[in-house]
Amino acid sequence: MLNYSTSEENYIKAIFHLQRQDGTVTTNELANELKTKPASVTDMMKKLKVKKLLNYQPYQGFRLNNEGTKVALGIIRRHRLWEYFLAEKLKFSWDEVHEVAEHLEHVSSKKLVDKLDEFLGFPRVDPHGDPIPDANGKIEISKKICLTDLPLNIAAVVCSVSDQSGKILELLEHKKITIGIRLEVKNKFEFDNSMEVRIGRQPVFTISEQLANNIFVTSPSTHLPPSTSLRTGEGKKNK
Amino acid sequence: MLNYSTSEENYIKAIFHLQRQDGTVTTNELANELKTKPASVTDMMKKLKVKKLLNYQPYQGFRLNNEGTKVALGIIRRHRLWEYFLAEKLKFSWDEVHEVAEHLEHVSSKKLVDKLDEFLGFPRVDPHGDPIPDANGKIEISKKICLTDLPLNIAAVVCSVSDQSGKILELLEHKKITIGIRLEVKNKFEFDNSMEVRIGRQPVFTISEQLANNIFVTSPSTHLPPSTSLRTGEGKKNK
DNA sequence: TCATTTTTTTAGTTTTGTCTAAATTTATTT
DNA sequence: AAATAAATTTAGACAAAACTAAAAAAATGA
Repeated sequence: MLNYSTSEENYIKAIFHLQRQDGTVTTNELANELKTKPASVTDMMKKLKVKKLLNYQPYQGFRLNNEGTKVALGIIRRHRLWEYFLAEKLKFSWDEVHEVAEHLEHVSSKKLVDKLDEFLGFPRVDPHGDPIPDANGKIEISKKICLTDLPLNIAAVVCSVSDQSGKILELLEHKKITIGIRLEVKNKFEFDNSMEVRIGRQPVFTISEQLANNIFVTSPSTHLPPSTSLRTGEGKKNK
Repeated sequence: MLNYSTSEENYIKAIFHLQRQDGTVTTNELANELKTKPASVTDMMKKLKVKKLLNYQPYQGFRLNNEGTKVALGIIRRHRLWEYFLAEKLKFSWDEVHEVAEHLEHVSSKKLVDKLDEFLGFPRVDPHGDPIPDANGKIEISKKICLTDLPLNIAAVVCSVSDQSGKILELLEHKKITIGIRLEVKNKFEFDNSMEVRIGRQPVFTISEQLANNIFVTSPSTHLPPSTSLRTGEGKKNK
């Protein structure tokens, strides 16, 4: 596998995150995500097209092809392994992990990454619950859904928390919601889209629509033993 | 402290290594060390002079000033800590450590480096015996001397092995010379500059001039408990 | 000392990745 | 459907860091 520049890698990663299953990514979306200008995006898209990492026709948006996806998964693997390392071994707090991993992820020695993986005990999810691709780029698609979409009385495991403000942590800690905790939605109220949630056999408590929108869950069967502490970060930048 | 580009850091580090105590570094020396062209060196020297990291008058060679030395020690600290990490934690073999650390050293988060230092237990020397600057840039000057300069019958500790070819390891292993081992020179022969060396109470054995030139020792009192295995690398690139 | 060689610097290009401003294509409205 | 607005691309510039070739300074040596 070839090596790509830091800049190329940042574009590839951003496209991967923006192009959910279906759609393509637009020039403006990507410029916004990378805090650059649309003209710069177009330039880079031409380059990545020549390198056969994505499909792109002018004015039509772009989408990673197989090779591009493989490269993206390699970068994400590195990012998430370093985040795990920073949190678990170096005791970084949640809000510092992402930025440092942004730099470490561009050190692309395969041997380094695979040995780091081994040293960390082959973690399956990073400190905020996102799955870590294995050495072959395989990633556990954990059918992650938003807590708002979880049907009533179905057990689920909190696997991820998106972080827009950093303020969310305080609230999650107060409500004792952590990555890996199992919960069920017992009631939903159409008036304000709030919901009542139960953890284990404790009394139910209320979660606002805004909070539920930022909590993601997966089915208990696919979930793996998570790390202990609650962290957020990778993917969605604080804006 | 400001941040410097990877390229700038590589120049700063190379100057530091080339300008032993006394002298200045020449354009050609540096170009050769960095496998670049003299014209590129001159360009960079102008830039680093503007940034007040070194003294430089055209045609007069250059030398890091206090600020430049501080920056260099920061880079060397990162490099050696990562080398220690790679060797001790990730079980890298000696000949792979340097290259990867060359990349990791440019991730310049102070918090990352200080926490890594703590995680590693504040190691004082890297896997090939070179001292690791502390968080304040203090480095133990271990009065390292070449084995050829060690007086007769003075005990010394092998602290460092410079590696030009990689072939040296085979020979060192055969002679059971490792970082941290204590030895004395018992005889020197002017004819071929070979010497006889004794380790502990074992029989003396012969070391060629070429081998002695690549072995560095320090006084037993200043030496600290080294890592177990023999490593070489940082500083002198394999050419 | 003066000529020659070596070293260093200058001048002008190249590549990568960015930018601004202008042009073009697509989307939206009336 | 034509006019306007928005999104995207092109064209031209710039900064960083490298290069080649030529000029200038320093070192060497007869």
